[in-house]
Amino acid sequence: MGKGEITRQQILDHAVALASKVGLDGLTIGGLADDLKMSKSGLYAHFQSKEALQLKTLEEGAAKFIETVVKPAIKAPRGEPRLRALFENWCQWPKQSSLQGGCLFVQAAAEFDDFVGPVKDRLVALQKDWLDVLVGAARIAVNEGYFKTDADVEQYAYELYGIMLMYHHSARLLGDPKAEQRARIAFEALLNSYRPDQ
Amino acid sequence: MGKGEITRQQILDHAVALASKVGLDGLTIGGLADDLKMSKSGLYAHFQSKEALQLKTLEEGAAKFIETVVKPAIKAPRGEPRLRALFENWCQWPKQSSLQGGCLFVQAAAEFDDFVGPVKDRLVALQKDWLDVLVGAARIAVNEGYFKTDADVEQYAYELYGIMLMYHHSARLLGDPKAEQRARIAFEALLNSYRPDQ
DNA sequence: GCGTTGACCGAACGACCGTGCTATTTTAGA
DNA sequence: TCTAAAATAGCACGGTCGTTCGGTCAACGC
Repeated sequence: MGKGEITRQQILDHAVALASKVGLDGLTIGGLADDLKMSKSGLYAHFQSKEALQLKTLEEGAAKFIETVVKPAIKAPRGEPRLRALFENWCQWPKQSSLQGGCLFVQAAAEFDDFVGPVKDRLVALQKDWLDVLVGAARIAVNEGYFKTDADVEQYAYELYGIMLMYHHSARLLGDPKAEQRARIAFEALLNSYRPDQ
Repeated sequence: MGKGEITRQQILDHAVALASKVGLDGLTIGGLADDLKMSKSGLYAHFQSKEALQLKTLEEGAAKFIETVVKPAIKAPRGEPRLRALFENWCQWPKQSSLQGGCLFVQAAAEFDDFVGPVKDRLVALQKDWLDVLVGAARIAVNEGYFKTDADVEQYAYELYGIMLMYHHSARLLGDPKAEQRARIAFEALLNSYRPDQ
C-alpha cells in the first residue's frame, strides 16, 4: 500500500468523525485539511470533487457500521438473540471514539431529504439495505418461533428504527441521561408485542 | 399595524417554510430575499443578524405548531381522545401548505445538536415543552383510566416521539408511501401497550 | 401639504467555499 | 544512488455568505 492510500484512509477516517458532527454537507475541505495539517489542495487531490469526498465518506461510514454493528451480530444465534445483538451493537455504535458526533447517517438523513443527486441516492440505498437487514433478522425470529407467525416484520423494523431515532434525538439534542435506558425499555416492549400470544 | 410589520410577517411565514426544507442553518438571507422579491439588505434590516432571524423563525414555527397541533387537541375530551387528537394533528402538521419541506423542528434538531448558542438553547427548550405537553396528556389518560395506573408517562412520550421521527424519516428521506400507515399502526400498538391489563 | 420618520434598495466589504494550475517535495523502484 | 512518478503545497479564480453603509422613496402625523 503506497503512501497515498494511507493518507487517503486517514482523511476518510477523520471525515467520518467530522461528518457525524457537522453533517456530510457541512463537511468542508478546508476544515478537514486543517484538522489533518494538510493543505486544502493536497487533500483535494485525493478526490476529484467534494461530491466524491462525500460519497467516499458515506461508503467508509457504511463499512464501519457493518463491521461494528452487523457482522458481530451475525455470530449471535438466529432469532431473538440476534435481534438483541443488533440492537445492542446499534446502541453502542454512536459512542465509539471515531464518532463523537453521533450517528453519521442520522445526521446526513436530515440534510439530504430535500436534495437530489448521487449522494442522496447512495444514502437512501444504504438506509434501505440496513432496514432489509433488520427485516431479515425479524423474519428469522418468526421462523424460529420467537415472533408470532403473522408478525409484520417490516413494521418491526420501522418501529425499531423509530426507537433508535428517538434515542439519538434525546441523547444528543436534549442531552437526556435516561435516553439509552428508555431506548432499552422501548425495545423490550417492542419484542414483547411481537411474541406469540400466551 | 404598519407596513413594516406586514412584510416582516411575510418574511417569517416564508422563512418557516424554507427552513423546513433546508434547515434553520441552511436558511440564507439572499435566498429568502429572492423568493420574496426583496433586496438582501431590505430584508436584513428587519432583523439585526442572521441569528435573530433564526430565532424569530423558530418562534414563528412554534406558534404555528401550537395553533395547528396543540390548541385544537385541547378541545378533544381528556384521556385517549385527546391523545388521538394530538397524534392525528401531529401527523397532519408537516403536510400543511406552509411546510412543504417537512417538519421544521426535526430538520433543525439534526443541524443543531452539536452547536452551542441561543438558537440551539431555544430549540431544546421548545422540544422539552412539547414533550411536556405529551407527558401531561398521557398523565391525564392515566387519571381517566385509559392507561394503567403505573404507566410511565415519560416513556410514553419518548416512544411516541420515536414513531413520529421514523414517520418523518421514512416519508421524506426514503419516500415510503406506507410511512403514515405504519405510523398509525405503531401508535395503536403503543396505546395498547399502555392500556390497563385485560 | 409638508416634513419627518421608517422602509427599502444598490453596492461593496471581508471571509470562506469548492476548484483548478503550477511548482515543489517526497516516495519508490532500478 | 539516480530518476520517474506520485504526493503535497502555494496561489489564485469565481462564487456565495453575512454584514455594513449611504442614499432613495413612500408612508403618515401635524
